[in-house]
Amino acid sequence: MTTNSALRPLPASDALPKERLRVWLRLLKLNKAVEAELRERLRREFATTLPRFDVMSALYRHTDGLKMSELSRLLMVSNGNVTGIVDRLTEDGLILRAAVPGDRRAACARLTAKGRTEFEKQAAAHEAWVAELLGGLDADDCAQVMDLLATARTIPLEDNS
Amino acid sequence: MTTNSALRPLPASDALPKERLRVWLRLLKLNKAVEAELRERLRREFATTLPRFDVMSALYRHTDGLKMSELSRLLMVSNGNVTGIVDRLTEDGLILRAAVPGDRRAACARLTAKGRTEFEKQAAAHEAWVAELLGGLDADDCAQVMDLLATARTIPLEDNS
DNA sequence: GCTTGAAGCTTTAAGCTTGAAATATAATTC
DNA sequence: GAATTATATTTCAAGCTTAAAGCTTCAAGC
Repeated sequence: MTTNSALRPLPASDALPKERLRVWLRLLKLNKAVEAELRERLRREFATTLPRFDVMSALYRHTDGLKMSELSRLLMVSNGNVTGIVDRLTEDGLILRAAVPGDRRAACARLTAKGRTEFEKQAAAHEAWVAELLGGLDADDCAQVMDLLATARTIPLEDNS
Repeated sequence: MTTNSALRPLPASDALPKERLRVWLRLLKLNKAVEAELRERLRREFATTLPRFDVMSALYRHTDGLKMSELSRLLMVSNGNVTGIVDRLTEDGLILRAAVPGDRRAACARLTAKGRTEFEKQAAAHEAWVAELLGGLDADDCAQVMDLLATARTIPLEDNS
Protein backbone atom coordinates (compact mmCIF):
# COMPACT_ATOMS: atom_id res chain seq x y z
CA MET A 1 0.00 0.00 0.00
CA THR A 2 1.07 3.61 -0.48
CA THR A 3 2.28 5.36 2.64
CA ASN A 4 0.12 8.44 2.35
CA SER A 5 -3.18 6.93 1.35
CA ALA A 6 -4.86 8.23 4.47
CA LEU A 7 -3.66 11.77 3.79
CA ARG A 8 -4.63 12.05 0.16
CA PRO A 9 -7.80 13.91 -0.72
CA LEU A 10 -10.91 11.90 -1.42
CA PRO A 11 -11.36 10.58 -4.94
CA ALA A 12 -12.90 13.08 -7.32
CA SER A 13 -16.05 11.03 -7.62
CA ASP A 14 -16.83 11.70 -3.98
CA ALA A 15 -15.48 15.22 -3.71
CA LEU A 16 -17.04 16.79 -6.79
CA PRO A 17 -20.59 17.06 -5.43
CA LYS A 18 -19.26 18.78 -2.33
CA GLU A 19 -17.15 21.12 -4.44
CA ARG A 20 -20.21 22.07 -6.46
CA LEU A 21 -22.20 22.59 -3.27
CA ARG A 22 -19.50 24.92 -2.00
CA VAL A 23 -19.65 26.84 -5.27
CA TRP A 24 -23.42 27.09 -4.92
CA LEU A 25 -23.19 28.41 -1.39
CA ARG A 26 -20.64 31.04 -2.36
CA LEU A 27 -22.70 32.07 -5.35
CA LEU A 28 -25.72 32.36 -3.10
CA LYS A 29 -23.88 34.49 -0.60
CA LEU A 30 -22.51 36.89 -3.17
CA ASN A 31 -25.90 37.13 -4.77
CA LYS A 32 -27.60 37.89 -1.50
CA ALA A 33 -25.07 40.48 -0.44
CA VAL A 34 -25.20 42.38 -3.72
CA GLU A 35 -28.98 42.15 -3.93
CA ALA A 36 -29.39 43.46 -0.40
CA GLU A 37 -27.20 46.45 -1.20
CA LEU A 38 -28.99 47.17 -4.47
CA ARG A 39 -32.40 46.89 -2.83
CA GLU A 40 -31.35 49.23 -0.07
CA ARG A 41 -30.03 51.84 -2.50
CA LEU A 42 -33.03 51.62 -4.80
CA ARG A 43 -35.23 52.20 -1.79
CA ARG A 44 -33.19 55.13 -0.45
CA GLU A 45 -32.43 56.88 -3.72
CA PHE A 46 -35.50 56.14 -5.81
CA ALA A 47 -38.16 54.86 -3.40
CA THR A 48 -38.57 51.73 -5.48
CA THR A 49 -37.84 48.00 -5.27
CA LEU A 50 -35.87 45.41 -7.21
CA PRO A 51 -38.93 43.69 -8.72
CA ARG A 52 -40.24 47.03 -9.92
CA PHE A 53 -36.82 47.85 -11.37
CA ASP A 54 -36.68 44.49 -13.12
CA VAL A 55 -40.05 44.95 -14.75
CA MET A 56 -39.21 48.46 -15.90
CA SER A 57 -35.86 47.26 -17.19
CA ALA A 58 -37.47 44.59 -19.32
CA LEU A 59 -40.00 47.07 -20.68
CA TYR A 60 -37.29 49.64 -21.37
CA ARG A 61 -35.52 47.21 -23.66
CA HIS A 62 -38.74 46.28 -25.43
CA THR A 63 -40.13 49.55 -26.73
CA ASP A 64 -43.15 47.84 -28.23
CA GLY A 65 -44.17 46.53 -24.85
CA LEU A 66 -44.42 43.01 -23.50
CA LYS A 67 -47.35 40.75 -22.80
CA MET A 68 -47.81 39.74 -19.20
CA SER A 69 -46.81 36.19 -20.03
CA GLU A 70 -43.66 37.39 -21.81
CA LEU A 71 -42.72 39.45 -18.77
CA SER A 72 -43.30 36.43 -16.61
CA ARG A 73 -41.02 34.27 -18.75
CA LEU A 74 -38.28 36.88 -19.10
CA LEU A 75 -38.11 37.61 -15.38
CA MET A 76 -38.56 33.96 -14.41
CA VAL A 77 -41.39 34.71 -12.02
CA SER A 78 -44.96 33.48 -11.87
CA ASN A 79 -47.84 35.02 -13.79
CA GLY A 80 -49.65 36.13 -10.68
CA ASN A 81 -46.54 37.84 -9.46
CA VAL A 82 -46.27 39.98 -12.57
CA THR A 83 -49.90 41.01 -12.22
CA GLY A 84 -49.26 42.56 -8.82
CA ILE A 85 -46.09 44.42 -9.75
CA VAL A 86 -47.65 45.75 -12.95
CA ASP A 87 -50.71 46.84 -10.96
CA ARG A 88 -48.60 48.91 -8.61
CA LEU A 89 -46.42 50.42 -11.33
CA THR A 90 -49.58 51.34 -13.22
CA GLU A 91 -51.00 53.08 -10.15
CA ASP A 92 -47.85 55.20 -10.10
CA GLY A 93 -48.22 56.11 -13.76
CA LEU A 94 -44.90 54.53 -14.71
CA ILE A 95 -46.33 51.89 -17.04
CA LEU A 96 -49.67 51.11 -18.64
CA ARG A 97 -51.59 48.12 -19.96
CA ALA A 98 -52.53 48.28 -23.63
CA ALA A 99 -54.90 45.97 -25.44
CA VAL A 100 -53.39 43.47 -27.87
CA PRO A 101 -55.14 43.72 -31.24
CA GLY A 102 -56.54 40.36 -32.26
CA ASP A 103 -56.37 38.75 -28.81
CA ARG A 104 -58.72 40.06 -26.20
CA ARG A 105 -57.23 37.81 -23.52
CA ALA A 106 -53.80 39.38 -23.66
CA ALA A 107 -52.53 42.63 -22.15
CA CYS A 108 -49.41 44.44 -23.26
CA ALA A 109 -47.45 46.35 -20.62
CA ARG A 110 -45.48 49.36 -21.76
CA LEU A 111 -43.49 52.19 -20.16
CA THR A 112 -45.09 55.62 -20.09
CA ALA A 113 -42.99 58.68 -20.92
CA LYS A 114 -42.73 59.31 -17.20
CA GLY A 115 -41.66 55.71 -16.68
CA ARG A 116 -38.97 55.96 -19.36
CA THR A 117 -37.49 59.11 -17.89
CA GLU A 118 -37.59 57.71 -14.39
CA PHE A 119 -36.04 54.39 -15.40
CA GLU A 120 -33.14 56.00 -17.23
CA LYS A 121 -32.05 57.68 -14.02
CA GLN A 122 -32.38 54.44 -12.09
CA ALA A 123 -30.54 52.40 -14.69
CA ALA A 124 -27.54 54.71 -14.74
CA ALA A 125 -27.23 54.53 -10.96
CA HIS A 126 -27.83 50.78 -10.98
CA GLU A 127 -25.04 50.14 -13.45
CA ALA A 128 -22.62 52.22 -11.41
CA TRP A 129 -23.62 50.42 -8.22
CA VAL A 130 -23.12 46.98 -9.71
CA ALA A 131 -19.75 48.03 -11.09
CA GLU A 132 -18.81 49.26 -7.64
CA LEU A 133 -20.08 46.18 -5.82
CA LEU A 134 -18.26 43.83 -8.21
CA GLY A 135 -15.20 46.07 -8.11
CA GLY A 136 -12.87 43.13 -7.57
CA LEU A 137 -13.34 41.84 -11.10
CA ASP A 138 -11.21 43.18 -13.92
CA ALA A 139 -12.08 42.68 -17.59
CA ASP A 140 -10.33 39.34 -17.72
CA ASP A 141 -12.05 38.09 -14.58
CA CYS A 142 -15.39 39.09 -16.05
CA ALA A 143 -14.74 37.08 -19.17
CA GLN A 144 -13.78 34.06 -17.08
CA VAL A 145 -16.86 34.26 -14.87
CA MET A 146 -19.12 34.70 -17.88
CA ASP A 147 -17.64 31.60 -19.39
CA LEU A 148 -17.73 29.47 -16.26
CA LEU A 149 -21.28 30.40 -15.34
CA ALA A 150 -22.49 29.81 -18.86
CA THR A 151 -21.30 26.22 -18.76
CA ALA A 152 -22.25 25.58 -15.14
CA ARG A 153 -25.79 24.39 -15.78
CA THR A 154 -26.31 21.19 -17.65
CA ILE A 155 -29.64 22.54 -18.83
CA PRO A 156 -28.47 25.65 -20.67
CA LEU A 157 -29.91 29.04 -19.82
CA GLU A 158 -32.27 30.50 -22.37
CA ASP A 159 -31.15 33.59 -24.19
CA ASN A 160 -33.64 36.10 -22.86
CA SER A 161 -32.40 39.15 -24.72
CA MET B 1 -6.86 60.56 -37.67
CA THR B 2 -6.67 56.78 -37.52
CA THR B 3 -8.80 55.02 -40.05
CA ASN B 4 -10.50 52.57 -37.69
CA SER B 5 -11.15 54.75 -34.69
CA ALA B 6 -14.90 54.40 -35.13
CA LEU B 7 -14.67 50.61 -35.22
CA ARG B 8 -12.47 50.02 -32.21
CA PRO B 9 -14.09 48.91 -28.97
CA LEU B 10 -14.65 51.51 -26.30
CA PRO B 11 -11.77 52.18 -23.92
CA ALA B 12 -11.63 49.85 -20.97
CA SER B 13 -12.59 52.62 -18.56
CA ASP B 14 -15.99 52.77 -20.23
CA ALA B 15 -16.47 49.09 -20.91
CA LEU B 16 -15.64 47.64 -17.49
CA PRO B 17 -18.85 48.72 -15.74
CA LYS B 18 -20.88 47.15 -18.51
CA GLU B 19 -18.83 43.97 -18.30
CA ARG B 20 -19.50 43.78 -14.59
CA LEU B 21 -23.18 44.41 -15.17
CA ARG B 22 -23.25 41.54 -17.64
CA VAL B 23 -21.58 39.31 -15.07
CA TRP B 24 -24.16 40.37 -12.51
CA LEU B 25 -27.05 39.59 -14.83
CA ARG B 26 -25.67 36.16 -15.65
CA LEU B 27 -25.05 35.42 -12.00
CA LEU B 28 -28.59 36.47 -11.24
CA LYS B 29 -30.01 34.27 -13.94
CA LEU B 30 -28.10 31.18 -12.87
CA ASN B 31 -29.03 31.82 -9.29
CA LYS B 32 -32.70 32.16 -10.10
CA ALA B 33 -32.80 29.08 -12.28
CA VAL B 34 -31.11 26.86 -9.70
CA GLU B 35 -33.14 28.28 -6.82
CA ALA B 36 -36.39 27.73 -8.68
CA GLU B 37 -35.48 24.11 -9.32
CA LEU B 38 -34.41 23.50 -5.73
CA ARG B 39 -37.56 25.14 -4.37
CA GLU B 40 -39.71 23.02 -6.64
CA ARG B 41 -38.00 19.79 -5.62
CA LEU B 42 -38.06 20.62 -1.91
CA ARG B 43 -41.76 21.23 -2.22
CA ARG B 44 -42.47 18.06 -4.17
CA GLU B 45 -40.19 15.67 -2.31
CA PHE B 46 -40.29 17.05 1.22
CA ALA B 47 -43.22 19.45 1.37
CA THR B 48 -40.94 22.20 2.62
CA THR B 49 -39.43 25.48 1.38
CA LEU B 50 -35.98 26.96 0.87
CA PRO B 51 -36.17 29.34 3.85
CA ARG B 52 -37.16 26.45 6.08
CA PHE B 53 -34.32 24.36 4.68
CA ASP B 54 -31.86 27.20 5.25
CA VAL B 55 -32.85 27.60 8.89
CA MET B 56 -32.65 23.88 9.55
CA SER B 57 -29.30 23.71 7.77
CA ALA B 58 -27.84 26.39 10.00
CA LEU B 59 -29.20 24.70 13.11
CA TYR B 60 -27.90 21.32 11.98
CA ARG B 61 -24.37 22.66 11.84
CA HIS B 62 -24.71 24.30 15.24
CA THR B 63 -25.67 21.51 17.60
CA ASP B 64 -25.83 23.86 20.57
CA GLY B 65 -28.49 25.92 18.84
CA LEU B 66 -28.45 29.48 17.62
CA LYS B 67 -29.96 32.65 18.97
CA MET B 68 -32.55 34.28 16.75
CA SER B 69 -30.17 37.15 16.06
CA GLU B 70 -27.39 34.74 15.11
CA LEU B 71 -29.71 32.97 12.70
CA SER B 72 -30.65 36.32 11.24
CA ARG B 73 -27.02 37.27 10.70
CA LEU B 74 -25.95 33.88 9.31
CA LEU B 75 -28.79 33.72 6.81
CA MET B 76 -28.55 37.42 5.97
CA VAL B 77 -32.26 38.02 6.55
CA SER B 78 -34.11 40.36 8.88
CA ASN B 79 -34.96 39.54 12.48
CA GLY B 80 -38.68 39.56 11.89
CA ASN B 81 -38.24 37.15 9.05
CA VAL B 82 -36.52 34.59 11.25
CA THR B 83 -39.30 34.87 13.81
CA GLY B 84 -41.90 33.75 11.29
CA ILE B 85 -39.93 30.84 9.89
CA VAL B 86 -38.98 29.59 13.34
CA ASP B 87 -42.63 29.88 14.40
CA ARG B 88 -43.76 27.61 11.60
CA LEU B 89 -40.94 25.09 12.05
CA THR B 90 -41.79 24.97 15.74
CA GLU B 91 -45.45 24.27 14.99
CA ASP B 92 -44.29 21.29 12.95
CA GLY B 93 -42.14 20.00 15.80
CA LEU B 94 -38.93 20.26 13.78
CA ILE B 95 -37.23 22.81 16.00
CA LEU B 96 -37.81 24.38 19.39
CA ARG B 97 -37.02 27.59 21.23
CA ALA B 98 -34.97 27.16 24.37
CA ALA B 99 -34.34 29.83 27.00
CA VAL B 100 -30.84 31.28 27.17
CA PRO B 101 -29.53 31.10 30.75
CA GLY B 102 -28.56 34.53 32.00
CA ASP B 103 -30.40 36.48 29.32
CA ARG B 104 -34.15 36.44 29.43
CA ARG B 105 -34.43 38.49 26.23
CA ALA B 106 -32.77 35.89 24.05
CA ALA B 107 -34.16 32.67 22.58
CA CYS B 108 -32.10 29.80 21.32
CA ALA B 109 -33.47 27.79 18.40
CA ARG B 110 -32.45 24.15 18.16
CA LEU B 111 -33.35 21.14 16.04
CA THR B 112 -35.50 18.46 17.66
CA ALA B 113 -34.62 14.81 17.14
CA LYS B 114 -37.37 14.68 14.54
CA GLY B 115 -35.94 17.78 12.91
CA ARG B 116 -32.45 16.27 12.77
CA THR B 117 -33.67 13.08 11.16
CA GLU B 118 -35.81 14.94 8.69
CA PHE B 119 -33.06 17.38 7.76
CA GLU B 120 -30.52 14.68 7.09
CA LYS B 121 -32.74 13.25 4.39
CA GLN B 122 -33.29 16.66 2.88
CA ALA B 123 -29.61 17.58 2.97
CA ALA B 124 -28.52 14.45 1.15
CA ALA B 125 -31.03 15.08 -1.62
CA HIS B 126 -30.15 18.77 -1.71
CA GLU B 127 -26.45 18.11 -2.21
CA ALA B 128 -27.16 15.68 -5.03
CA TRP B 129 -29.52 18.16 -6.68
CA VAL B 130 -27.00 20.98 -6.57
CA ALA B 131 -24.31 18.70 -7.96
CA GLU B 132 -26.67 17.77 -10.76
CA LEU B 133 -27.75 21.34 -11.50
CA LEU B 134 -24.15 22.57 -11.60
CA GLY B 135 -23.13 19.52 -13.57
CA GLY B 136 -21.16 21.58 -16.07
CA LEU B 137 -18.44 22.40 -13.57
CA ASP B 138 -15.54 20.02 -13.06
CA ALA B 139 -13.21 20.25 -10.06
CA ASP B 140 -10.97 22.77 -11.75
CA ASP B 141 -13.91 24.96 -12.75
CA CYS B 142 -15.16 24.90 -9.18
CA ALA B 143 -11.82 26.10 -7.90
CA GLN B 144 -11.79 28.91 -10.42
CA VAL B 145 -15.32 30.06 -9.62
CA MET B 146 -14.62 29.94 -5.90
CA ASP B 147 -11.60 32.12 -6.44
CA LEU B 148 -13.25 34.60 -8.77
CA LEU B 149 -16.36 35.04 -6.65
CA ALA B 150 -14.32 35.45 -3.51
CA THR B 151 -12.51 38.44 -4.97
CA ALA B 152 -15.52 39.88 -6.78
CA ARG B 153 -16.78 42.05 -3.97
CA THR B 154 -14.68 44.96 -2.82
CA ILE B 155 -16.26 44.61 0.62
CA PRO B 156 -15.23 41.06 1.49
CA LEU B 157 -17.83 38.50 2.50
CA GLU B 158 -17.83 37.49 6.13
CA ASP B 159 -16.86 33.94 6.93
CA ASN B 160 -20.14 32.62 8.29
CA SER B 161 -19.05 29.09 9.04
C1' DG C 1 -31.42 52.60 43.37
C1' DC C 2 -32.69 55.20 38.88
C1' DT C 3 -32.18 56.61 34.44
C1' DT C 4 -30.59 56.08 30.05
C1' DG C 5 -29.38 53.64 26.27
C1' DA C 6 -28.48 49.37 24.01
C1' DA C 7 -29.64 44.60 22.73
C1' DG C 8 -32.91 40.73 21.59
C1' DC C 9 -36.96 39.63 19.89
C1' DT C 10 -41.80 40.17 18.09
C1' DT C 11 -45.33 42.64 15.75
C1' DT C 12 -47.13 45.20 12.01
C1' DA C 13 -48.01 46.99 7.37
C1' DA C 14 -46.76 46.73 2.82
C1' DG C 15 -45.03 44.38 -0.80
C1' DC C 16 -43.11 40.08 -3.05
C1' DT C 17 -43.70 35.18 -4.41
C1' DT C 18 -45.67 30.90 -5.38
C1' DG C 19 -48.99 27.25 -6.86
C1' DA C 20 -53.58 26.43 -7.68
C1' DA C 21 -58.13 27.73 -8.91
C1' DA C 22 -61.07 30.74 -11.53
C1' DT C 23 -62.26 33.49 -15.65
C1' DA C 24 -62.25 34.72 -20.25
C1' DT C 25 -60.91 34.22 -24.84
C1' DA C 26 -58.86 31.65 -28.69
C1' DA C 27 -57.98 27.58 -31.39
C1' DT C 28 -59.02 22.80 -32.53
C1' DT C 29 -61.67 18.93 -33.27
C1' DC C 30 -65.56 16.58 -34.53
C1' DG D 1 -71.13 25.32 -35.17
C1' DA D 2 -70.71 22.84 -30.71
C1' DA D 3 -67.75 20.83 -27.70
C1' DT D 4 -63.28 20.40 -26.28
C1' DT D 5 -58.83 21.85 -25.38
C1' DA D 6 -55.35 25.30 -24.96
C1' DT D 7 -53.77 30.00 -23.89
C1' DA D 8 -53.66 34.55 -21.27
C1' DT D 9 -54.52 36.60 -17.35
C1' DT D 10 -56.29 37.39 -12.73
C1' DT D 11 -57.54 36.02 -8.11
C1' DC D 12 -56.65 33.69 -3.91
C1' DA D 13 -54.43 31.70 0.21
C1' DA D 14 -50.28 30.84 2.26
C1' DG D 15 -45.85 31.91 3.10
C1' DC D 16 -41.64 34.93 2.59
C1' DT D 17 -39.38 39.48 3.20
C1' DT D 18 -38.37 43.95 4.69
C1' DA D 19 -38.27 48.29 7.47
C1' DA D 20 -40.07 50.39 11.23
C1' DA D 21 -42.21 50.50 15.60
C1' DG D 22 -42.94 48.30 20.00
C1' DC D 23 -41.87 45.44 24.03
C1' DT D 24 -38.92 43.37 27.26
C1' DT D 25 -34.61 42.78 29.37
C1' DC D 26 -29.80 43.92 30.13
C1' DA D 27 -25.82 46.99 31.09
C1' DA D 28 -23.75 51.43 32.31
C1' DG D 29 -23.51 55.71 34.41
C1' DC D 30 -24.87 58.53 37.82
